[in-house]
Amino acid sequence: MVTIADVAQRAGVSKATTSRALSGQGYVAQATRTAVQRAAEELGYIASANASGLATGRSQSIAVLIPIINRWFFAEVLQSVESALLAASYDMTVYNVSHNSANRERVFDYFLLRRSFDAVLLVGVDTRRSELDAVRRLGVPLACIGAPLPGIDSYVLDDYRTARSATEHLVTLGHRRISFFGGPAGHTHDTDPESSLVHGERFAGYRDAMIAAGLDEVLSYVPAQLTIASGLAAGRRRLAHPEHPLTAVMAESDEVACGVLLAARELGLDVPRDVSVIGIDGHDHGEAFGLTTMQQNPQQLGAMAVRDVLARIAGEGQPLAPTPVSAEFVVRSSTAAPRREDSVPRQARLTDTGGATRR
Amino acid sequence: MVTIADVAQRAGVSKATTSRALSGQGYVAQATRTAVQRAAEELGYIASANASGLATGRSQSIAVLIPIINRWFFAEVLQSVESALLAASYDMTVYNVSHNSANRERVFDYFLLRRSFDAVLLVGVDTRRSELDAVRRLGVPLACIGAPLPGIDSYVLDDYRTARSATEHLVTLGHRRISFFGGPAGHTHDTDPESSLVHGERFAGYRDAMIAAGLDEVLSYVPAQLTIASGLAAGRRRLAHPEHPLTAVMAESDEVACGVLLAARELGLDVPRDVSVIGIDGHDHGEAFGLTTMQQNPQQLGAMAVRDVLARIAGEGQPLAPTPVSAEFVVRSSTAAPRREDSVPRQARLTDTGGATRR
DNA sequence: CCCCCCTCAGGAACCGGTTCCACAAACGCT
DNA sequence: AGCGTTTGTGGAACCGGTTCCTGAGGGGGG
Repeated sequence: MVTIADVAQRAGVSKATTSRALSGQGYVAQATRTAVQRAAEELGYIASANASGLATGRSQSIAVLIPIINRWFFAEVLQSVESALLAASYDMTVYNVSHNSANRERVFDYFLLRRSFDAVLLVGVDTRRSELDAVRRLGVPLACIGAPLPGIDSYVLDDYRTARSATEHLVTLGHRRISFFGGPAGHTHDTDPESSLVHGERFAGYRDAMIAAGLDEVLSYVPAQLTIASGLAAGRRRLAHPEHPLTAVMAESDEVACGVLLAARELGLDVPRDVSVIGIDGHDHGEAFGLTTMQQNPQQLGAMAVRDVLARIAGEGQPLAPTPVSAEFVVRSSTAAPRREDSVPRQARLTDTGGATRR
Repeated sequence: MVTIADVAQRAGVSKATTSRALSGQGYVAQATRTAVQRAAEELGYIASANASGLATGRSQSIAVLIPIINRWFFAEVLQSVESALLAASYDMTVYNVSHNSANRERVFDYFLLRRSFDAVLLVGVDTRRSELDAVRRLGVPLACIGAPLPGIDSYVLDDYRTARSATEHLVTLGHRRISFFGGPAGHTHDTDPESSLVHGERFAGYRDAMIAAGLDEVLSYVPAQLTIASGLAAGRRRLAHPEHPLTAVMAESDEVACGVLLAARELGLDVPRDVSVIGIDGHDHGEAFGLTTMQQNPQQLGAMAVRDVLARIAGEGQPLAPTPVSAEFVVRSSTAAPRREDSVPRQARLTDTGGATRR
């Protein structure tokens, strides 16, 4: 391995000058600098990150904490973060801190400490108070992606508005019996008040849109994990129910929505004539399924978060609180107006009092 | 930050002894060792990876090269690799070396060199000769996952056998007009003879099974990228073709297979009565789609590869060449015997000569 | 009883960079 | 010409560990 001493010798200068010449810090005569650079080039010199990190305290690498890798949103974020970091000559070290991962604890009290990361990115975190404190104590720039955390720059979709818009789309088409398929069952840390709010926000958006449309009587919620399989299972159960038919499904994620679409086809229901389905995310599969959705851009979130922490590492104070980004409405073939007879409100059937009373 | 000198002082011994006591190397009296450990514990001491790496040359971190993150197989591998590494106190640094990534070149001639990785994992590589040489020159243990590379321990599915078995399943059910949906179009490095062979292997397995069954006359190949969207598009084109109907599709991947299933439903074809579909992979979505498939286990591959390189880092010479693992046959509802009239060989219709001549 | 070997511990060198500080030369100004 | 400032360079300390080497003490064997 060629060291800085080799370069120094070849260029006929000292280690100190060599270091300055290559890093661009301090006074170095132009001629000397060129000579050093040429020597380094010829020897194929590459500064050891270990040595340089030890001396400066900056490691040129950042840690990414992520609860799961094999899921659309997270993989997209990871991809864009990696790309943005490499472009700035930073390494990306990934820690999977899933809810039940065996190594989770050690990430916070060992791995993050032994290597001095220049920043930490929290992707879709589901962090306990103590863990969050441990990360804060590192004293390096932090940013989170996908789920907001108090006091930390958060790059997130505006889940509430997005879910509300999606629901309003269905309402506008004339739907009344719209059900929400999704979390939060089993998705949050029971013990942690600060855990991810995504599920709650999306449901809240749905709920408020329904209430605003005077449909609070028909608010309904079908539990589903955020996977196709779970969406399918939920769809089978709910769509087959002859007593309380739905005309539309507001799915918490595109994966759930795709599952519901599969269930509908299985049951011989025509989409969108018998049932409309809208999702949230902009998952790759959406197009193949003809799914109408609110499309977010995880890659953009990742890139923005990286830009943020990099700027703060460089010392450019950036106190601005990032604002939630909004999703893009993508209309495909899974939503349409309900069949004629279904667009008439059916509260009479569903309640004893009759009429559209608001509570 | 608390250093080893702090611990030494508190325990009343020298840095040297402290280091030995904590690392377990060399002679240390039991009493001293306990005292040092207690001091370290009380101070919350964690050795700096930078300093330790600089001194020993071992960095306790390994690099993972992967062409894409957001795809089932790769994400699964990444997840298992991360988990196995953390269990052994190694960090995982991820480099995305996709075909057209802007940073690809710098990964091989800069990033891999500046940090001294203890091993490199190549996942589904698509490596040029020069790049491979660069990796080899690192002089650290290597392993590849998902696609074999000459002279490197490879943890891969036996693609040929798997595809052949899948095809044989269809043949056994009585299918004759079976088409292969998949690569390699646009998937290999045109300039590189050593690039990934996955696509070719799977096609070869299909081809040989067909030939062995005397069906070489009806060999056919429908190009598709390995995505649902591409499988859907290919399915639409091919399944709608009234002149040359298929009774079965052998898809190169589950994602393609799922796309084909969507196409079939769109076209009003009954699966499996009108057309059977089999995939390869064991993708999460397979279950929701009722897809019959050859299920491989990427997590297992990742774990095995990590065990391999870790053992070699530890100096346990392990010259054994890993053997390709085989997939598990999972029967679901997308395959069945063809309709009666279709199970009769139709070579007469497809060739001028009539009869089942073998070329 | 003497000698050798094994155990234990510390000083110091070392890993490969960065940076502080001292010093010299060149430059600009009055 | 004299002096302060800017520019350029090198020696040496330092970052925080690990390891070599030396030496002291203790135990066992001849």
